[in-house]
Amino acid sequence: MTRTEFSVTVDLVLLTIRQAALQVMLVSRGIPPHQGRWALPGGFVHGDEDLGEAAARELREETGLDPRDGYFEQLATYGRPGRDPRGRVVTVAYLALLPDLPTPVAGSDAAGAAWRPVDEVRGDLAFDHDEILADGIERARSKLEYTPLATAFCPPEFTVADLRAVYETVWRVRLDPRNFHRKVTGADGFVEPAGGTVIRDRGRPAQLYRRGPATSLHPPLMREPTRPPDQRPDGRRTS
Amino acid sequence: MTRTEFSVTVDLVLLTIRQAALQVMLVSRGIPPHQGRWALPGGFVHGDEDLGEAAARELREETGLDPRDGYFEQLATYGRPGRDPRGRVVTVAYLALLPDLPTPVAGSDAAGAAWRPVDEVRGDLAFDHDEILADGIERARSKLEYTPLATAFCPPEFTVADLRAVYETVWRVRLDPRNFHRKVTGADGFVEPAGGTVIRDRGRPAQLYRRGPATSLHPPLMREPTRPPDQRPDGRRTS
DNA sequence: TTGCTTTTCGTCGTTATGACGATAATCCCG
DNA sequence: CGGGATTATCGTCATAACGACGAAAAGCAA
Repeated sequence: MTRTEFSVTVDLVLLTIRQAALQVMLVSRGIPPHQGRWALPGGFVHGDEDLGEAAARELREETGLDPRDGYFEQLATYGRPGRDPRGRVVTVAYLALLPDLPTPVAGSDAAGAAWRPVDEVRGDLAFDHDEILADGIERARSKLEYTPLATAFCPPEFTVADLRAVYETVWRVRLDPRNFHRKVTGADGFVEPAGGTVIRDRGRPAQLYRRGPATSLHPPLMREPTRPPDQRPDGRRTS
Repeated sequence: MTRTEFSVTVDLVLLTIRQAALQVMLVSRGIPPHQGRWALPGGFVHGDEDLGEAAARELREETGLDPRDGYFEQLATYGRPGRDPRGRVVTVAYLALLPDLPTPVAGSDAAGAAWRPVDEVRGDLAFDHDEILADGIERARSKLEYTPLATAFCPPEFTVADLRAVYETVWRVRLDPRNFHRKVTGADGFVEPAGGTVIRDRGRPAQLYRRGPATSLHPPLMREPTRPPDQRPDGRRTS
């Protein structure tokens, strides 16, 4: 029973919302393998590091961001033989949900790091990063249902409409502003008033909120309605 | 930048329900480190294996079970330096939910493998397996809320009461049999009638069901009530 | 001022839920 | 064979949550 030796890397699925689109941080690979292609930021785990530490270090090195700026959790681990031509490499992927920070890219490691809309990069990534990205997006989607983590995409103070935009962007749905407002302000500990107002574009000024102390949402916000009411005799709308 | 070399193992959190208790499969370690202590079954990933394949192989080798007997998913990965005195070892933990199979333990690898109630082993496991077990139990608990995976703890045909016992055991709560019956039989695709009846101990015979085609539960079964109704001025019941 | 936009508060009918009553179908014990 | 115990299943009721939508509030532009 020979103990195969592995290299272990961490890869980062950094998600944010910019320009009304879900975007992911990618780096253009400057060296083989997959030179010139886009890939998730990441790197090898050092000899004295825990996995989460390595991921946080890579986050700082490649983007200048801090895990505490948003939300950070382990996503999954990928180790298919042949996933990396350099040898047997297992990668532990981490997922981060980040606000749209002013100076997002100031990396040192990566040649070019950039936020890219997830829709424009699907299928083009190096290694098995397409699969990792897809898993990260799905994780983010379901996290929004049962946790208040949508606030991780927002700056410290935000409006209900900002939060709604997060859900609409990540879930690719359109939500009723009135019902959404009721649910968010009614869910215990989801948000709490910050005590100011702001006008985003037009219309009535909106209250500012901060993220509340809740760590889970009861009741959750559901992606699909609790029950497609089983009726749809015609497709008419009430004009 | 020296690429540290790692060993990679898989560890299995195998959960089942036996004798009305949540139990986990453990092996008594026959060799150092941690000789004589209980540990999660697991082993090194071979050179040509994907991680999931290695976990499935260990499952077969150590317990004779098959992943398809129940439910099987990757749990999380643990790689703290020093977690294994043999060197830098990263372990990918897998979680399996299994029915109470007739011949559960027939391992070849492990000296002694046995189902142990999770309450009796908390805090006594080798390596960081206490933490892994705790994460696995918590994952199982939340999976029961949003997925029909409680059926993975049941044999192919089961009664509503069997399913309720799964929830009561895993969540450590007591559920109202009437409301539970309504929710389970009402949730779309959760269970479907198998067309027989059986008497478990006493009382009226129960209908047999099979697991349905649903992969998620809408609406979910919630551990904590949607809202502790905020009122409790007195404790009287209307009698 | 008149419009337009967005936020925020309410209303209404339907569905889901927890508490619990009632009935059905079996076994046990005399 | 009949009553009691036990469990499964169906129903009822009040309340909470939800989707659809009306309407008022509060700003800007013209």
